[in-house]
Amino acid sequence: MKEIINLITEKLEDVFKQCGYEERFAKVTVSNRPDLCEYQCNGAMAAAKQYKKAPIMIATDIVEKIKDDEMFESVSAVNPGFINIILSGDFVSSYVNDMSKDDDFGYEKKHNKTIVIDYGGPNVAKPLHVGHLRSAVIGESLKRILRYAGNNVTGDVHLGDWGLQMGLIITELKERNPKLCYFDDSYTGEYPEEAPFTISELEEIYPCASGRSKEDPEYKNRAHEATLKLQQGYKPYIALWKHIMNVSVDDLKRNYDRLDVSFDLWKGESDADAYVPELIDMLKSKNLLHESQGAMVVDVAQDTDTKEIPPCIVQKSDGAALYATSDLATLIQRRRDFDPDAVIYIADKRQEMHFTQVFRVAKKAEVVPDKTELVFCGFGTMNGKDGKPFKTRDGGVMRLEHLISDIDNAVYDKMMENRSMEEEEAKSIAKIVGLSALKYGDLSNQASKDYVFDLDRFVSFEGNTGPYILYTIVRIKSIISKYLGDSSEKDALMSDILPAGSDSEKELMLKLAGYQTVINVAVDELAPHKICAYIYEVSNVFNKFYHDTRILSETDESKKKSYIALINLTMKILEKCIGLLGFGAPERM
RNA sequence: GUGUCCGUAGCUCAGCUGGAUAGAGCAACGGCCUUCUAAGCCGUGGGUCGGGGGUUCGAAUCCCUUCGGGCACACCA
Repeated sequence: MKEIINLITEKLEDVFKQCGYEERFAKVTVSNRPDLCEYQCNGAMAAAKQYKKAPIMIATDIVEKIKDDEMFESVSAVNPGFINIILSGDFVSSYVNDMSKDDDFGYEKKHNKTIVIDYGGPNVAKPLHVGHLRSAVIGESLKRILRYAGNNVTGDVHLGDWGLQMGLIITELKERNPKLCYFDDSYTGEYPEEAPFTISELEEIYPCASGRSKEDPEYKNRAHEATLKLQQGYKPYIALWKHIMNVSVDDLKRNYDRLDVSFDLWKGESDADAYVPELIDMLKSKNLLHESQGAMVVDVAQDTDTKEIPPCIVQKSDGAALYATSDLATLIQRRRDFDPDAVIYIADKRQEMHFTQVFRVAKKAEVVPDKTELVFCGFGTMNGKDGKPFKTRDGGVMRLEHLISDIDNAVYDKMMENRSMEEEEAKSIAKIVGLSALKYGDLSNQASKDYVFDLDRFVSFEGNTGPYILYTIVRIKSIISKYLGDSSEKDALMSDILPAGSDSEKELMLKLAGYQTVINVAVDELAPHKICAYIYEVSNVFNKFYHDTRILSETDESKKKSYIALINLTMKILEKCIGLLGFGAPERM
């Protein structure tokens, strides 16, 4: 189906043309004065100068020709030159009715690109903490949105499994347990299958090693050496590395599951390693690589730069690979595996410089062809109530699983205050509701901005929150199941939607009719928060409609069925949208 | 220092490809449950859109400037 706003615009375009005005002036927008009209066109004012005519005259010309069209209840010209539009009830209800008959509510999937989306970016051997939350939540949502739009999307977790942190862990392990066979140069046997550590030991080892390396330059050197040895394929270290991977990937999967975040690929920096020689060859053959202060770099500065972009380091002076090397090599791999039209990176916006450099090298060296879009989608920091990066009460980094259980517990307490429910059911519902609080709280902000995470606020779940959206869905489910429970007419869900009988009913229909436009904006702008804003509005108008419409006690059967079909559509649209955001709704709450 | 993003109600945020009276939520105050989930609905109060200049018939929105803040500026990721 065409977007409703385009149907109206097209109607006006015809008339603008008939009257001798350019049709580009006919653009219609949703009214910003709902007290006056539903849609508006401001083109008469924009056209006034070009046609040397008072805007109100132009608007009147248009209105005269169009006001009797059956699409409209009224069209009027208002000073200084607004064209105010109110749609006819028949037109709106028949549009919404058509939506209700289609699985995608009339949404046209216009995209069919092959896209790799790189998000998550956890480091192995480190627990997920709140810093990983945004990448996971935003990336998961964008993956779902882009896929819904028709694209072929592959989500890659892109593990940090090959950098200095591995050298740090190995160094610390050696420090603690030098007798392990991995550190015995003369050892020739098979390495044990059992890892010499557990996940919780691993999680303690890394921060310890990281701390020591900052204080002790000699220790840091050894970590660098170990990193290099690993990257050069030194067998004992590879064996250790495999243990680290096995132990922590299991743990990561468990954690992402709790967030309802999943990846199609569990590739990492280590997988890119095999492509590094090829990368270096490419750079050499294009004469891009040169030595600078002992390191091998590629110049990426451009004349149009407003600031100095430093050269991109591809090989450190000790010969080791680093972040940029791995990202570039990964692009070779992705090109080979998918030949993507676009690669989208979801990472902290502080990494923008890095991606600018990588993208420039990639284009310059033709690591990817010109047509491949490389997109950096940077997100802001999650701050605490004090406006500073979110910390635990004692100032430490909060583990993601602790954050999640804090929210679940708070939601559970809140539920028990207000509802009587079996403990077990309440616990499982609290998880669903808690996830919505967490994800909606994040996604309802523009991704690129910092935002304040306030558990008390998210958990109070009043107003613009995930739980409010879920509550709205649950209300609808409750009505529908009651209706189906005492009615033999199971097909009522798909009954025809009749013209609205009240203002709030029409308002709901108009809001639902805007679904496709919102999805298109969210897709084009990679903006889940637009979907959040939309479902919040849908929930508001639904709750208003709910408040002043007795649905089940309606005596006119066809009217009642129309109500049921309308709220069923409302529910399905809300559920589709929260699905795109990455969470679901319970049956009751 | 250079660059970049941001500054909208007491708090948290929308709105920013220029349009009418700048919107929500929270907090405050006042109504509405014998009726489909009151986690809801309705209402009241609350604003120099950081300041100044400019472009325009019209600026929170575009341009310049200034103040305040975040962040980034090669061998970490």
